[in-house]
Amino acid sequence: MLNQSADLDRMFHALADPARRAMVERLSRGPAPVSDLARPLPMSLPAAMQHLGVLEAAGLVRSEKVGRVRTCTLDTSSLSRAERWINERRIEWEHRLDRLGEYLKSLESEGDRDD
Amino acid sequence: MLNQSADLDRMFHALADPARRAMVERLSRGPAPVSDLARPLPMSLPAAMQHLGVLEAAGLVRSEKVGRVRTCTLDTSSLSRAERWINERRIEWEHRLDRLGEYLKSLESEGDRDD
DNA sequence: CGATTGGTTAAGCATACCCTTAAGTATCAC
DNA sequence: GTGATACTTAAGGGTATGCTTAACCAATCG
Repeated sequence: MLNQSADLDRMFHALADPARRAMVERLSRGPAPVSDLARPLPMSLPAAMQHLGVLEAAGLVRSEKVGRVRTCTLDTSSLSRAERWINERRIEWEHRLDRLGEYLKSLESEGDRDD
Repeated sequence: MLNQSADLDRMFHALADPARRAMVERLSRGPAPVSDLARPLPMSLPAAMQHLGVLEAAGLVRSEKVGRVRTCTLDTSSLSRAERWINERRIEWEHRLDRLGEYLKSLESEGDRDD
């Protein structure tokens, strides 16, 4: 759990590029070799490889080479961590709104009694 | 809904920085003026302002100036969109694993009959 | 009023990011 | 072995990012 902030840095950064998100989308439908991931992208193969490197460094993708083909798979556990971070902030915000609502309601009741 | 990819670019990019996430965390507990957001950060005020600009451009934060103080609030709707994108990919992946499990199970049953 | 507080703009700079082309390695097909 | 396939590495370049300091409003305070 050491320095999970840097982990989140890498994960969100990895997701902040359309080419890398396209790769993640493709991989969410199942494992794929590098060339399959690169083919739809409007860039050279080395460029696609670099994106893949970013995804792997972020822990979003794992890959294994067999023969001359490297097969990539999605690692959803790290995806979950990014999701959880966002969710926790959103929930915190909603709780706060709830508490605010309760408070306003209590003021209203006070007003009923006072008035 | 035009060009929502660029929206996701901006959102994930905005979240990919610890200073900006710290601001979001602070704002999830309620609105705050610029100086409150900047104070805990290890950087100059103009630097913090630039981060705030990134968060606003991403639609994650709204702000309004009254007198000489600008009050910032979290906009969770855009936060939800980032969350949803991640969730959809993760769910797709899990469905695929489920289907794969079903398939393997059916093979097993075939095996039982064949054996 | 003049000083302070809270924010903003401008300019500059080091580094990181994303892409390219060129060249190299390792497998597989014949 | 020769050629094609599937990556991989290396080098370089344009642009974006993240920070700095200095200077500049505009509300408030005394």
